[in-house]
Amino acid sequence: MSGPGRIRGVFMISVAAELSGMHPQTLRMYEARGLITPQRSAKNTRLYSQADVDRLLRIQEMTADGGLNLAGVETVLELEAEVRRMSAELDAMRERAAEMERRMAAEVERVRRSSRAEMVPYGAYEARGGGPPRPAPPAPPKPPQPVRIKIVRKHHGG
Amino acid sequence: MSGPGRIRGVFMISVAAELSGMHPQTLRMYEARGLITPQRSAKNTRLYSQADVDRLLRIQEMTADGGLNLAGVETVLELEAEVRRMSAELDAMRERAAEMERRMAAEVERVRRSSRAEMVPYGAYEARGGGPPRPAPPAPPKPPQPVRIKIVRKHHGG
DNA sequence: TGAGGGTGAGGCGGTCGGGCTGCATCGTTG
DNA sequence: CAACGATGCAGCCCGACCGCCTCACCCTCA
Repeated sequence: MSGPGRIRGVFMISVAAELSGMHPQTLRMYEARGLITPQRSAKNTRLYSQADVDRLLRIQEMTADGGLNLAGVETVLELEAEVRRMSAELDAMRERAAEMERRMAAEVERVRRSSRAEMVPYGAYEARGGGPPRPAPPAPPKPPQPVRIKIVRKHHGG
Repeated sequence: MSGPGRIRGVFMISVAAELSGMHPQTLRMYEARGLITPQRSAKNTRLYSQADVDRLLRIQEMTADGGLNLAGVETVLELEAEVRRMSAELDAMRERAAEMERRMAAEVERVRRSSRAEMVPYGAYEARGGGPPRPAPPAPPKPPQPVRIKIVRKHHGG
């Protein structure tokens, strides 16, 4: 699933709870602890996006499988974000090194061919990446349309 | 504190507990969970190194201040190690990029000066880092001499 | 050399708080 | 009015920690 709807709140709390396999009250608690921040409708109803549900599933995985508590989940989420950031930077760095090697060969070749022994300015190599390209900002706000469906609650917990 | 003694077990459990501000039973529990692995003497007595104590203090910080449980501590320690590794690799990468830039200038200059237009082999640039340099292996094993001192237990917890 | 104190190892149970769920109450909507 | 969401409160379960017990080993001393 991709598209602008991924970060727009569309699920009411019962739907988000069903999708993430959690109790609605648990979702409210997570919000109170700052672990998740669903949008709110004009009538103060929580609206969970697909990204919110994904985050909830990630939290569910950490708490259920990993046995982490909420403080641990918070810390781990931050650290994982840092790891992703550094990994992306490393990839960019590697790519930049390879590019530099190519340019180096090309430059040497050019200088070799040139009878006029003129140096080229190396400031041209300052690609200055600094990070992966940011995605475009989301679409302008349209009034969200919450999903209201019939939910049959199954026995939770185990 | 540095030196070969940092990774050699010298503290008995009561001393390590006092230094880390924990209950001896807690230290045994940590070992049972794989959070810490002190050495053992020939008589099966736990011997904690200074590095062990530092790790215990780090755990103490995470559990007491951060409120993490042991599963969270385990995950966070692994992630932090990964972050440190990646950070070191990034530094090496940056250093390598700078070095490459210097060599590039030098090579171009050399080619420019050279009347014979002969290419230099670029395989010479394959530094092939792959990671930070490993530290030297520890000193050969000398029989550990446990520290036995009189301990006055204060009221823990709080 | 045998007795006693001190300490560590390992196991068991109690205590306290975090995390989760159930329930009650009220507002909103179709 | 039936269904659902928001909020607050109370109870339950388990993880984390600590105290205590027993046994084994080391050191000291008569």
